[in-house]
Amino acid sequence: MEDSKNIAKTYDPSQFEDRLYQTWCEKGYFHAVPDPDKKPYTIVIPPPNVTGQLHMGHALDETLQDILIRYKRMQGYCALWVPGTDHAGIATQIKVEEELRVKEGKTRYDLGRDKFLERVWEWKKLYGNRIINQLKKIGSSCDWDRERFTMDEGCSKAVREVFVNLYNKGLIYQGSRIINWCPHCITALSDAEVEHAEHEGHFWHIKYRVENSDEFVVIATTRPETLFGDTAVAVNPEDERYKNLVGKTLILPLVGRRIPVIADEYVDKDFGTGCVKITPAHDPNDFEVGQRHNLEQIKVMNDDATMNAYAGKYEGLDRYECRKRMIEDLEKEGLLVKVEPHSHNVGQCYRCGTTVEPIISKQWFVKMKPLAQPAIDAVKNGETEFVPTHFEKVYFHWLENIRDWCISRQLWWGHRIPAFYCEDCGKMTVSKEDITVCPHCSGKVTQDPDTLDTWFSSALWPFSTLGWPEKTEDYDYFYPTSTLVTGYDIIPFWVMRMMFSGIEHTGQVPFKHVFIHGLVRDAKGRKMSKSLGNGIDPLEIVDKYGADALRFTLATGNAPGNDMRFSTERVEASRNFANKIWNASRFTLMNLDITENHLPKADDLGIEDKWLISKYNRLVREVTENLDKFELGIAVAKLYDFIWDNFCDWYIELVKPRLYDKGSKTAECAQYVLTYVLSNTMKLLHPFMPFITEEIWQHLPHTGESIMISKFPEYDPALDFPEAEKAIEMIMAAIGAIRNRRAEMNVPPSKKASLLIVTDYPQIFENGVSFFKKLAGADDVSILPDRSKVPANAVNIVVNGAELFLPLAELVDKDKELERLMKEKKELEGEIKRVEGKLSNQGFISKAPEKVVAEEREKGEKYRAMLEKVLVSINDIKQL
RNA sequence: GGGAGUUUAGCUCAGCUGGGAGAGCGUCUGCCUUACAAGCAGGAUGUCACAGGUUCGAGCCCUGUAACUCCCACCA
Repeated sequence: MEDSKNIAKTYDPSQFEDRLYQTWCEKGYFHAVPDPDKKPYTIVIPPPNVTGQLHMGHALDETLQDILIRYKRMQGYCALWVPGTDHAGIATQIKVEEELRVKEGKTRYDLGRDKFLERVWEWKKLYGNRIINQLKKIGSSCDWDRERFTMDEGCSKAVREVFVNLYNKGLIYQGSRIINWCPHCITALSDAEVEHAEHEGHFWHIKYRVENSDEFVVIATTRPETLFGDTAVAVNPEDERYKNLVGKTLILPLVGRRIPVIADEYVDKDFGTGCVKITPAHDPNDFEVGQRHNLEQIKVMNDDATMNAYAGKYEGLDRYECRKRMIEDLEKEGLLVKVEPHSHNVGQCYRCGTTVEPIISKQWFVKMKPLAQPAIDAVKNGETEFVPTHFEKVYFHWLENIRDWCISRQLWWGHRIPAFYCEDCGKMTVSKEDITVCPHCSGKVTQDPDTLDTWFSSALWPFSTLGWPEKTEDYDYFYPTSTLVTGYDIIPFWVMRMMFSGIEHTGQVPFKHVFIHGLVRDAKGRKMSKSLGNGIDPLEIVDKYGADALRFTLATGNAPGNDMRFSTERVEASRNFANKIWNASRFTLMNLDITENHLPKADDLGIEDKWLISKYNRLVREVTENLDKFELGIAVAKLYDFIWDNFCDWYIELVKPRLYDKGSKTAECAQYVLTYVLSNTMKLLHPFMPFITEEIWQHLPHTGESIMISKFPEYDPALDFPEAEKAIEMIMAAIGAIRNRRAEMNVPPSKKASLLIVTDYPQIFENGVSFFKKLAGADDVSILPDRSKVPANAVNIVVNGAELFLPLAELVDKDKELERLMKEKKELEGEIKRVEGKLSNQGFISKAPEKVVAEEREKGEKYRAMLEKVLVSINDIKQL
């Protein structure tokens, strides 16, 4: 490929993407080694679930990270992108259990803990590489030598270190509290793992008799089956209706247990009946009421949500079956007053969708208040910044209202809690190392059977992956990391927890910037999901359109933090852009005789060369600025416009005549400009579209091995040519106006015409003669000082700086011409009126910046000059 | 009940610190012009949700309203 100037006619990414990726890997370009002469730039990947498959959300996330990493690497940073995967406790365990059930009809209990875990590890080995390979397909320049897994040795060590440290500081404790229990997964869940959905339920009004009396109270409940766990009925102390009831005893229906009536402020007089059944073991509020009044906690369900012995004759029934039967029985006994439809929020397990049961349970918790405050402060004082900033509000809201974090899970797949219980003395020991013997009495110990919440290990990811708690070279050099890139949906799960963990354990915030993106939705705006079947597989897109097209699509047309709709039409547009680049490069290569890549001397440059270089130079500055502000979409849009409009549609067309003048000095100069600007533009675009840019760069004259380790272009004030820009733009406007007129008059492109230019800027238009011939259908161009030699009856066009005449007498329709001129006159007069209005406004003159005022004056002059010419033309035409 | 976001061309969306409304797709007209029909040239289409306010000047800033979306929340 080195010398070949003949590249394929059509862009076909499958011809080079895999090959280039392999080369990059083999050359070790992705591998970062701490280098004291460079500044570090670090990103740790949000680790995808080991057993997962790459979806569009990942593709977006990885693309954004890769753009940043490649950009910084080219800027000379020691750029490290740490890849890895997450063991994803519940999700993975469910999948393996499911497979076990389907294939062998067994449960995890049939296998036992050790055998089951072996199966999960096998599964992990089988599928763990799938997602990694998928990341490679889209071009991710991760340092694969540093690939990590949340349950590898190092991460596990970090987990234990953190657990023990927090425990010793009193920030981890074990306690019986109301937690969210998933009866399907048979485990506790954290608050963040519960999704709430509006549910059409009922409000059952049930009579509780007052002991030794004919009186009764009516309570209203949405979960009647918890009645068996009632240990009181509460009323508001201010509620006149029930004042005399407080202190009396009620008889619990169906089971006949005696419970007291208590008064507690928690009760809202105006809601329901004003009487609330209190079930401390099954409701968080009731739990607190129970604490205040020293009530017994009666758990009425088993772990699988079947009723236990407290439910009397309903024992063994599923919670909903029990509900149905007891309602029937209550009705028979005349204790059911009424049933109202009632919609309320029901919590569901975020993994399996089962309605969670609030239940009292002994679990491990992290005390959050002391950890939350420093994490809030770190963002408030700017140590860590969110992009866009408004996501800080979400972050604050979570941390300010945080409750203790339930970290124990009754799962087998995960980090086992490092707490050991002595069978002899009963004491508990929390230890970083596995122990078999009790340090107090030398008795036999058994480890806590529970595992930790997956997010407990994810929270340590930015430093556990760099070697912490060891003081490694990597950790010293690369930590704290630079930027975290993730979706707004996991701020509460992950970002927040990394923040407080980083601050607590390393004394530093884990990252400087949190770059938040939105969700990828389908073309109709729906969330992509398996159940809807509307997911688009990123790999299919890569196969069909190439990774660059996918990346371009994901990086563009969307503001940071906003959701984006994904449609194949947009990918096609991206692919077309790649094809455009491909062909512009092909054109350049076809016309290349030079073997070096640098700019010609300024003296040799044509006006169009200077124009392009000047435009390119501004592009460099703006793209750099945008990238530094995380405005990736704006940066890439500017690259698109520059390449398509300036480079392809104008510059290439402008220099064609020169290039065809084979062997001339001017042709050579154009070749240098094409080569230099194209190859440097490829560098600017490389972070976004790594493959095509590398492929093209390799074909162009270059020094160095690869574009990805070349230097990112820098703005150079010496390359600004404002005069040339103005001149070319004047010519471009004239060409545009001629094309417009010809199209309007249906002049076929093949029909050439003479062009007469009356202008005060003869020099500029002299420079443009060949351009008018090439691009405006002119076969003969005359530049005149005034209108004296202009034939009557010529088509007339007024543009900025000149008046153009096309002697196409036979095509001129006098009435139409007059109509058009009148329209132009009206438009110009409108503009002049607007400008004059502004300029006659004292406030504008005195308060607007000088530059703006000057610009308006300039516009005014320009329009007046044009209007004058239009008036003359109108006069002329009338006299014909 | 709190909080956030969105509202700009037929569709999907840009519009950075306020200074004459943009892109892609679609659509219409004409072109196979020796890089590209995955293309070229030209055209049409907008009370920037609504109402106030600040300002010389508002798509952009402030207040309020409406619609849609999302997140959070222990009214049983």
